[in-house]
Amino acid sequence: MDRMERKKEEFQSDESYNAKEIEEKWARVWEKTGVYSLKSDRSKPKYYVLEMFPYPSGEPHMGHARNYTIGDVVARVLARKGYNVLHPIGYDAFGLPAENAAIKSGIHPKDSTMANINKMRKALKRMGMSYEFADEIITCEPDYYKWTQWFFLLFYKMGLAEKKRAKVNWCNSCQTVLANEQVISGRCERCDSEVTKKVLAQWFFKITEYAQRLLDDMKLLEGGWPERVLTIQRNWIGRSEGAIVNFRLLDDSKDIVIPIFTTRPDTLYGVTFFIIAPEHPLVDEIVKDSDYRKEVERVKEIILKQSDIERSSTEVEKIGCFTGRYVINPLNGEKVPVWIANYVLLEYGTGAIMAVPAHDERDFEFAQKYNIPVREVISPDGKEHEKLAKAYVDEGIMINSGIFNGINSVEGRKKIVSYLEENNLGKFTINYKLKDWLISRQRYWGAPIPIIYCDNCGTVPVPEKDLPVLLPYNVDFRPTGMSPLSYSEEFVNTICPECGQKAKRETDTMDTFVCSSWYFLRYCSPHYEKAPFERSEVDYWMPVDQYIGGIEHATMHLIYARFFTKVLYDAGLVNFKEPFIKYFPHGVVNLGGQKMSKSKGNIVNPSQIYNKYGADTLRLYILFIGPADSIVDWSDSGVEGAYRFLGRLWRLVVANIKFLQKNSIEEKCKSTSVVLDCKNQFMNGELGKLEKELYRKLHQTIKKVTQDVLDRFSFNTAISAIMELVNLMYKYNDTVSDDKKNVLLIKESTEKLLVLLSPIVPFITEELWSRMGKQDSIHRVSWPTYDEEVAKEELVTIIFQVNGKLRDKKDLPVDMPPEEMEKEALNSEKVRKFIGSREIVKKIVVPNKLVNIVIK
RNA sequence: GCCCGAGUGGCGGAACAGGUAGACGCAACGGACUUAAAAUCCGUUGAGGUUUUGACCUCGUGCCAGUUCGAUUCUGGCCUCGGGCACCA
Repeated sequence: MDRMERKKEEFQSDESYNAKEIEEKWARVWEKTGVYSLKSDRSKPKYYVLEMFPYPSGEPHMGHARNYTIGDVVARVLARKGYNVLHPIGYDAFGLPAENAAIKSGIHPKDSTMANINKMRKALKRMGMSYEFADEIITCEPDYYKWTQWFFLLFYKMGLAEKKRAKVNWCNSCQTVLANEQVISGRCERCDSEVTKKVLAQWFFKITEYAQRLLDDMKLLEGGWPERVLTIQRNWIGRSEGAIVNFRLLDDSKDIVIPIFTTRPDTLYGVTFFIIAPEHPLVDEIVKDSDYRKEVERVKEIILKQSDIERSSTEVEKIGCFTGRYVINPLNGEKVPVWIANYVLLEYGTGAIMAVPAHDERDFEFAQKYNIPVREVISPDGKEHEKLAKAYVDEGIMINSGIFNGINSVEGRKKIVSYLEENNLGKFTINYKLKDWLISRQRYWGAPIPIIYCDNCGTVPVPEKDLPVLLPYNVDFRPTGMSPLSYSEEFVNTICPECGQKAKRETDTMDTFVCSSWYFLRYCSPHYEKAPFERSEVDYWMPVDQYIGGIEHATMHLIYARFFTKVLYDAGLVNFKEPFIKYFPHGVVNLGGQKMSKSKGNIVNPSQIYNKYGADTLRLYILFIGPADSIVDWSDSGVEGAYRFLGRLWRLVVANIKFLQKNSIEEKCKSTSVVLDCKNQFMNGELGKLEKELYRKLHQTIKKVTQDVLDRFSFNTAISAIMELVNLMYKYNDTVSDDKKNVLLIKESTEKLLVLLSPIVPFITEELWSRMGKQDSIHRVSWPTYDEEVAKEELVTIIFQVNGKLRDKKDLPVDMPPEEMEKEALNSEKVRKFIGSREIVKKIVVPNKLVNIVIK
């Protein structure tokens, strides 16, 4: 063949890998044949694979691509392994970005959201994601948020939803309140601007009532959830054990008791002063008619001017002042001066503390500044120390503690609590840092809270039959700090369902995290009209077997969804306590060491990659880039590498197809009498050295890929194993001439290679599969199995060490008896050289691994 | 400050029960093909040294110790980075 002809052939379209063409083609075919769905039938075991659903912001970003590719591969492999797989998709469609964009652009949030959902869906299909597209859910549709509202009413009935006045987080940029979970180190989770405090009446879900169960049920998640995520949640819930101790105010006329919370009741004898939070309601009472009033008010004013962030920072100087009053230490009857100070917060514990400067760093610092006495009551060695240079916060032996002297502080803690309880002076208490979940939002684009306020009847829940409370379309939703719905006459004005009089609707909408706290249940019966979900479907599919999504939701969505599930369990609506059995947090994709962000202009969109190289390259690269749970940096040359591999795969398979066409198995079969099967050939020793190596590699690869994907979520190593197989197949093709090639081996290895790759790169494998003459989709072929006998090496490289250092190695039969291994090692010239004339002290033989000769 | 997690070539990473450190890929270099380039294929690639050119030796997984015949892996201490909590009593 001359050069021109060869060139011509290379340029023929069916010869070279054209990602765009084949991907568009197969997307069309799959749409028609329903290959996207992984549901099969209920005779098979079920498996529910779920990725956190997206907020429809337009086209998916790289984080989405990573999240969904991981989920897609897992879901596809499980389906091929014979599971009935639920792998749904939907859109978390309420939320601020659409509303903010609307304020700028004038496009209604509903319209932009729906347009974005269409973009998103198109992109997901373009990337080859195997979702139940017919069962999508969209949280901003009335047939979904009707049930979000239904759940609100359920919580209300159960006494778990309440409106209360509280000091709440206020984001001035978003013009709404925020839940505690949505404030990240003093800043708004969404817009990053500083969060201030306001006292407002707001709706809360009482998640605090579930604090202990959220902790206890973590034992159901151990093994399925990464420990670090559970640790984050534990920290967030912030359980601490201690005691409430009642201090009586020294007062002739009134009997005022101020309780405090402490985790160190064993230090009660060390109390030398007492602090109440400056905004504590008792402060005014205490200083009334007192000479100290003016000074206390002055200091209080200074403290209240400090922002919450300032005040809760350890950097800020501690300030406070004496109130002129005293409390009585219930244990020893001592008179203790009462102070106010900026480091005592009203929100935590009881808003007042007993101060023990000898054993608390903060109290120590304060005492030093204001010359308050320090009394040591816990000593590391049981002796009293002249002057403490700093607070001793560890355990020790109790001193200066009356009848408790000489007792270990851990023991003393229990004894003092018992004493307090017996004498009605206090009690054992558990405190949590977790706060109730604030779900009201003063914004338009959310599910309206289904509550009516009536002058006669008070707060009245909207009757179930009147749901959904529809979100009106025509509303002026410019943020004013008031809910936009309050300006909508048609929305606000209603009739009280109880007395029929004119009444007004609640105008706040719900936090979108409420919508996402139950969506995984809706997926089980997305079109059900009688209830949020059909019980039998939820019983069948739930809980989610594998959940995948970003760890940034550890203290938000993931804790809310767990809470919701427990409430539904208590209501008898579900029979499981935890929604997600296993959770895998994928890492983020950075660019240039920084988070991709529009403002920084360092963004690579999935569409750029699939438009240039194809979706298969995108998927392959995003899995190969590094361990799925680690933060990775985007690399353009890495993408090139992935693309190159697909080209290499393409050429290999196309060449093998050609070869197989020329050398049909039927032809070969005529020449032998035995049934031809590669495994038989292998077992019968009919394969040549390289053939045997290739066949073994094939089985080893099946084993490794299966385990890496399903047991370890280790996609990068699974792919590298497949690359090794491809390299070996190339080597075989290059080394062995066509007339000597094993037809069966080529056929089997090519087919299985494609099947192994098909969940990762669904398009190219489908195309090559069809080119092999297959009628059915590769995505319906069952997952290959491996044979341990074949996968097992017959030779292993045994390491010969002298004094732990590698000196020689030799390929020896697997499972060689230790004595023989030892003999082999001692026969090695190199080993003998290193031993020389020295005495052998010890010989260590590890079967199938090594021999180590220890010499003096 | 407290609690987690991680530190391995020029780079991303592998080594999944304490046993060959650097799989696979990127980048770089050399070669083949080509008039040339691209693409492709093959090879080399941790550092240092010895060298009869076949190979051989020493060091090397953040740092310092320890346990062990043997440590990237286990233990203790330290350093750096990332994350969580944080005047939380």
